[in-house]
Amino acid sequence: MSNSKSNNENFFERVYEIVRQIPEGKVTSYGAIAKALGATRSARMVGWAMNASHNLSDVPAHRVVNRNGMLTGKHHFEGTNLMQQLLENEGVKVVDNKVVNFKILFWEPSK
DNA sequence: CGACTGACACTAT
DNA sequence: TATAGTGCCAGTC
Repeated sequence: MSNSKSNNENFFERVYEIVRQIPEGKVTSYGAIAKALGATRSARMVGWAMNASHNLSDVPAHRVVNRNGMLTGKHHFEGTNLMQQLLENEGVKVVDNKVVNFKILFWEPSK
């Protein structure tokens, strides 16, 4: 629109960059990513960015879960449990839509 | 320009 | 321990 020039997804790009750095078989949380971006209170925006990330194939959004380790965004994926399948495919166990050993598999973007 | 929405997180009850 | 309410930032209507 008129004001704000969107800065070319500057915020989103940051999120994608971090998500892309998530090692296989590891997971992280929205808040952690937001924090790494310096926007600790913008955890919701991270999820919003993921929405746009659907257009990119380099952004493993399935490795991003909420602070609880719960696959809150699985509903946004294609199938019903595609997100879970992807995680399990990488060695991440998911039970009841929640990542098992989330704390152990947790990957901090700051690193 | 104003209001609502949203893949979260935290605090209070 | 579980549920509810509030705050936050950005995008869309």
